[in-house]
Amino acid sequence: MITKESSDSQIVELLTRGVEDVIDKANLESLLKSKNKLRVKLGIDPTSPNIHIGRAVVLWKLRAFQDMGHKAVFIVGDFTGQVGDTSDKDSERPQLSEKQIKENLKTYFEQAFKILDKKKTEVYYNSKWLKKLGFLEIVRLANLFGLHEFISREVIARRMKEGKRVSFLEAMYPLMQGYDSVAVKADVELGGTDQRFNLLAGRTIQPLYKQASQNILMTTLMEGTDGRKMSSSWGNVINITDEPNMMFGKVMSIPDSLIKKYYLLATRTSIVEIERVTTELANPRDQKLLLAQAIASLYHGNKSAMLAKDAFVAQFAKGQLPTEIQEKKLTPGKYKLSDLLVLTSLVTSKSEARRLIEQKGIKVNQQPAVDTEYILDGKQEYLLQVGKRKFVKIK
RNA sequence: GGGCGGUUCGUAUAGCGGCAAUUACAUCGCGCUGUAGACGCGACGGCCUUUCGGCCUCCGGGGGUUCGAGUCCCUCACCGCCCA
Repeated sequence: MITKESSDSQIVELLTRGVEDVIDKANLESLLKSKNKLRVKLGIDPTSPNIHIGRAVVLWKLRAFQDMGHKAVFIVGDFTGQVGDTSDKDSERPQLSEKQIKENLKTYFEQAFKILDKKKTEVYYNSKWLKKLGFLEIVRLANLFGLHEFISREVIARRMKEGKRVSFLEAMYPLMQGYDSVAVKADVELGGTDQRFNLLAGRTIQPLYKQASQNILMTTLMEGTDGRKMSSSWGNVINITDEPNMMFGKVMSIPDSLIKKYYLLATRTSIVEIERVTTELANPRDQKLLLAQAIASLYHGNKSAMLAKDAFVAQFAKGQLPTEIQEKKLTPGKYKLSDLLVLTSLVTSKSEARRLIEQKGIKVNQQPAVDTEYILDGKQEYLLQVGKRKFVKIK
């Protein structure tokens, strides 16, 4: 959907929904109203092969710019990724090898273009220009920044206080990101709030190259399913490539307090509709069912989202068996229950199997198993179940 | 280059020489329910037909002292801080 002229209300939503801060707001607003086609930059470092819905917030924002007729400029930080950014980390980031970066990128585009309009996106690799920068040029850039600004950044200050190492290299990261803005002549740059410092660097550097300072739009950081910061290393992420059922279940597990935030940041549901759902439905669970469906349909389509919802309700609300259960074939013979559980990789060790049996966590044909030494012959079918979520059918 | 400190479960931590090793978070199971949420309880190295038991492996690597070593000594590796 492209409109030649963006309506005022569209602009308002663009500048506020899921947005934490805009610099310089007045300037950006008048640019948006002027019908100029803006170059909107988004840089990503290929540090992980998966895009989660938190990372997707900024991609959807870029998509919104595209839908209003602006140009998306997507920068792959193949160079900066090798260096490692520390904006949102408590420690230095591992520097990625070229090989890892290539590996990560393979699936990255496929995922990003589930969100972005490919035809209206320019893609660049920042090694193209950063690799060639000479020392003199770097010195000119470095001269624009004071070290005190860098060390007073919250994360950096904390690490220094805690006695952790802060490398010289890290201080140079903003220079690189800022130079990217020059290279692509960015009018606007998008990023998370954790990127504030790096985003501002572009504004500082561009005038040196006779360019107007870019505007900055910072999107809100999204909490993970457990309410903490969404981070792959904490396992609280919802990846956009997650299977519909998985995606649905993960959304259902978020704290009630995050429902509205998820709705605003992770769906394209209209604000009016969100308002309606969150006020009219009294039970947060029902709100979440709709939310989960909205998110799943964004990446898997309406039909899959519906099916995921039905499966979820059947399995968890009504306690029915899942429709699809993994099957394993065994050679006929006698098996001890604990051995069988290990054999089917439902558990990783016999000790674990024994513990689970003691805690009534194992069911055979829907009946709790009581005895570790329970013997099954491999002749008939059995349904093994661990907890509420792991099933295997033995044939 | 000099001085000091660190390296223990996925992460962060505790550990006067008797330890399969503390606590928190995460994880897993059970109960309850409104869901895989919240709350409560429990488990969280492996193997064993003696299971309020037995055996094996484990605290950065190597060596030593000792009946006995995360715990003491030496050494190597890595990391950090301060001084230059």
